[in-house]
Amino acid sequence: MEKDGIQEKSYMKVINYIKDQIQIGELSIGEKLPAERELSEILGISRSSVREAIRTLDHMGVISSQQGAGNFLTGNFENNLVECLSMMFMLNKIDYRQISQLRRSLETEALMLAIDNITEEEIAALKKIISQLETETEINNVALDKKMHYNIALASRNTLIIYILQALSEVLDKFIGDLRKEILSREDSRKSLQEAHNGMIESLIIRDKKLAYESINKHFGIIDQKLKDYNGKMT
Amino acid sequence: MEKDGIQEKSYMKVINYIKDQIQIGELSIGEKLPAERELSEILGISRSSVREAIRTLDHMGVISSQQGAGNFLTGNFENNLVECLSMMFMLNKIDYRQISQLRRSLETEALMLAIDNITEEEIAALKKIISQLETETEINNVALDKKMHYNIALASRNTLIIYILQALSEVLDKFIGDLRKEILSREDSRKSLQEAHNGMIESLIIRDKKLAYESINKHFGIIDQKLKDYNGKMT
DNA sequence: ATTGATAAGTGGTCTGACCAATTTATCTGA
DNA sequence: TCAGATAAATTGGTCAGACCACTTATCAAT
Repeated sequence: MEKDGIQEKSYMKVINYIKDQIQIGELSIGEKLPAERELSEILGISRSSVREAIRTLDHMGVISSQQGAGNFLTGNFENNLVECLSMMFMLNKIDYRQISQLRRSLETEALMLAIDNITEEEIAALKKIISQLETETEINNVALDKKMHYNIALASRNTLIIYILQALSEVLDKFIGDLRKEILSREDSRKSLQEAHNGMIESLIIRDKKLAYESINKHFGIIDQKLKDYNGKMT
Repeated sequence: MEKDGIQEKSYMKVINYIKDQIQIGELSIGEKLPAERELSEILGISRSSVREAIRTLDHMGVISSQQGAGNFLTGNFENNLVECLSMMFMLNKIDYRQISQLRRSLETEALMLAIDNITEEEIAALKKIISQLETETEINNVALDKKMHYNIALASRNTLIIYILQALSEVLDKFIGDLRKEILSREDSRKSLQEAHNGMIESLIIRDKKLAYESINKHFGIIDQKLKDYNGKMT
């Protein structure tokens, strides 16, 4: 399909083979791939080349290698997305501002979709989380905050958005973990964030997209402000 | 940092080494990595293991291998994102609906950001494109349509959003390329799409976010409808 | 100085070996 | 007969060394 006329690299044979097997339904999630030695024979290439492909797919999250057992088709892309974003960040392809903009946009979308899809049980769970956020001491704040946002994302019923939001969250943790903690600790920002959170949950309860929009704007207004201060301190 | 106490796999040594070199500023985009044989010596592992890592980074877009010349730090993540999305799609982790939702959300965000950032020159270029879209026969429609959306994305000044939109576009092409062509060919849908496009450009000219929002809603209303029909035909 | 042949360097691939973890088959004792 | 221990086979993880293909550097001849 995408062979360039020129000969394709050996390891690409493996990747394309796996893709083909998936598309013709010969290989499904959870199933075991042919052994590496077997693959090398099937495709007429060396095991080294097979391994380069397997490693790549493994690192991408398509498969999962288990020594002694085999290579299994899995499809866990979370790590890959995080890795990818991290690399982009490290290579200065993207910065905080861009990550934050994307996050804001997707959180908004997720909240809107959640309004359409969330169940009463999920709302109850969210209520519990924000009530904990109010009473709990600062130790678990970060975890609870993440949980809240994640649960909203889940209610969007859009796996892709969930994936990306999760990855963005992890990357932010990785590079500015302290900031998150600080926002949730300082009395003033904590208070306003709590109001924003309450608004978001309330918007889910009464299914009000206007309130949702306002609340999320308030929420990220706080974050963006802190981020700006933070960047100022750094540079 | 993220070593699990357990011994890390050999190839991870390479990846972590590269990452470290990047972060301490020892390695920058465009520069050549140590030769594979050299890396294997530095890290005390075999060249095979080094290669597994190099291949992985290559496929991820972090580096670019050139036979005879060396491995170079590049940072072109477009292909990786496309590959990743394709795999998610093939493994049924995501579907058209989710891709489309994300795209709509990001196109909206991009348009909003573009209103704040676009230059007169860029607006002129966009005007030219939609005028071509009106006069041109169907041959180049798809290319022009893509160009228009891409140019708007560029004006958002958010590389991350640009990356993702580009990837989404490619994946959609890959799996439903015909649909795009059909929408741009049929007289009725073409007409309404043209109106939507005009609205989007107009919103950029007069910097009107309300009009932007309405236009993009109109735009994706058309797409979503066609997508629904298309899925109906398929299933 | 330019050109062209040669050598050195470097990624691409292959072979074959051994280790380590897991799975499967086999055997043994109750 | 069956459960548990043991041995064998399977399979991924790593290594060493070889050769090919392509690029770059070197150097000699003009």
